[in-house]
Amino acid sequence: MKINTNDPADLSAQIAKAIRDAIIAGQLIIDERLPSEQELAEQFQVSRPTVREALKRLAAQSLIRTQRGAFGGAFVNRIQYQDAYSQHVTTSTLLLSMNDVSFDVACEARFAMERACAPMACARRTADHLATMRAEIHRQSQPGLSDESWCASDVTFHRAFVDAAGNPVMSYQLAGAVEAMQPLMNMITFTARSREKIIDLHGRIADAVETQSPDTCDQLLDELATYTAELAANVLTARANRDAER
Amino acid sequence: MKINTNDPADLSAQIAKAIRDAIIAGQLIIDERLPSEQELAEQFQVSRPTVREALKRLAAQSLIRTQRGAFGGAFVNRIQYQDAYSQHVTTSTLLLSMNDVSFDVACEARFAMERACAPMACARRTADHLATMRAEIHRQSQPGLSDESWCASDVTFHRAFVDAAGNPVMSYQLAGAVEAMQPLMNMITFTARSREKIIDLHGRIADAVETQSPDTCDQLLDELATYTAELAANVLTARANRDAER
DNA sequence: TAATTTTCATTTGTCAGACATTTAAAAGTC
DNA sequence: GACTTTTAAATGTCTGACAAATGAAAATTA
Repeated sequence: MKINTNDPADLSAQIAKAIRDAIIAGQLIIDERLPSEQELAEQFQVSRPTVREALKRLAAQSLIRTQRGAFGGAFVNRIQYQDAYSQHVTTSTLLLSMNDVSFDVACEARFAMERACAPMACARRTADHLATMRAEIHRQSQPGLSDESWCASDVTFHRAFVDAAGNPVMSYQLAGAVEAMQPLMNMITFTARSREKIIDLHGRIADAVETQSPDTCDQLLDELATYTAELAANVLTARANRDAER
Repeated sequence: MKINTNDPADLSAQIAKAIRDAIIAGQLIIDERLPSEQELAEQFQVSRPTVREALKRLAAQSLIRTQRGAFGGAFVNRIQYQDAYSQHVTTSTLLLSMNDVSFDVACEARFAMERACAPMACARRTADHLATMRAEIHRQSQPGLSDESWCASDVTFHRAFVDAAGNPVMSYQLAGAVEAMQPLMNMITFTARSREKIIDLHGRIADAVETQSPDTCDQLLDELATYTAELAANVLTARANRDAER
């Protein structure tokens, strides 16, 4: 595990990369203890603060965890679904919101991936998943629900749908697509009329999942995707007109 | 932007969280300069090394970039597809390899998501995508190709297929599913016979994309998924038998 | 002897202060 | 005006120190 002396990057970044590569390559196995900060400092010929900065970089990626005390230290961490999940959502959300990703592109990706869940969700859905979906549909039909809460409920509904597929890897991968859309959805104005239509579609999707009709489910998701894109297009048109008036 | 004094986490973790939340909430916009390390230290009532550790955590997530010199500092970073991509691949790879995710589950998720690309890939593929796919098929048919190179070529082929869908969000999301499978694929022994069958399927998938036949494409991906899972099952059976003999 | 308490060494967490290096604006020079 | 030099500000790195946590080992006690 050595650092490249020609690398222009910060020492802490180089050290972090060296350790990260060792973990990915399997040279450091799960729960293995890294040398103490003092020892690492000597190995890499740097000071302890520099080593610490490197370790914090790795901790931020959930690659290691640290423990204080006599037999403490830095340990190679077993990445949990939850850690990976939240990291993925954060990165995806920022990626979409910071790069002016068009609503259409994000929407297309999201619904294409969700439709991939349809057959599995229909085949494996449990009562729990159905109950969550129905509960969110009920929440959505409550009058006076704020736009923000509406979008949050929408995300919960779709997460339940994805989880119904019973494949944790799928749930993890889809998380980025589904949750990262929320800020983009927040830009849409959901009138009572549009909410009604979406609620109706949600209800029919839940029905299709319950009756295990993947084709119907697929078709309804397509309809929902089209309608959502339409709503977004209207917002954009209205905004363009308003800007043109000025 | 304040830190919770009841939080048991490290100060640097708390500070990183506070700044991260501010970025996510849009309180800090792209390319905005954060206060200097000295000023942050005063704001949060901690020392400069602690602030630096927090900033390194954020840098590890590509949330900020730093620049030395007068008028330098830490700036909110616009997350690029490439940054998000490599982070996603790293996390996904470790998640799969560290958690004994069954081959079936990962394989199912990957091919389900790839099949979601089929209609888009058929509709939008360019000559470049087709050329990359053909080139990898050619590479795969070379005798004496190492197992590792074979798997790498397989990943490149599938990436080209996904990219053909012409949706960068899709490419980003799929990256985790496709590339993270590579270490799992490396455990499979690809005999000349099994390679031949896969090459044939790859060729027919490329044909289907070229002739824009999404249904054929879908079906071929399904076949490939089934065959891959079969190969993996054989490896597992053989391994179980060998272990039983001992 | 067995159980409990205390001590202690080790390690991470945090701090203070210093110097090196980089960078671009500002001042000076031709 | 164009070029060079100076300078101030910021990050990068180092040294040394102390605080806090933690589990092992030693000491104490029943």
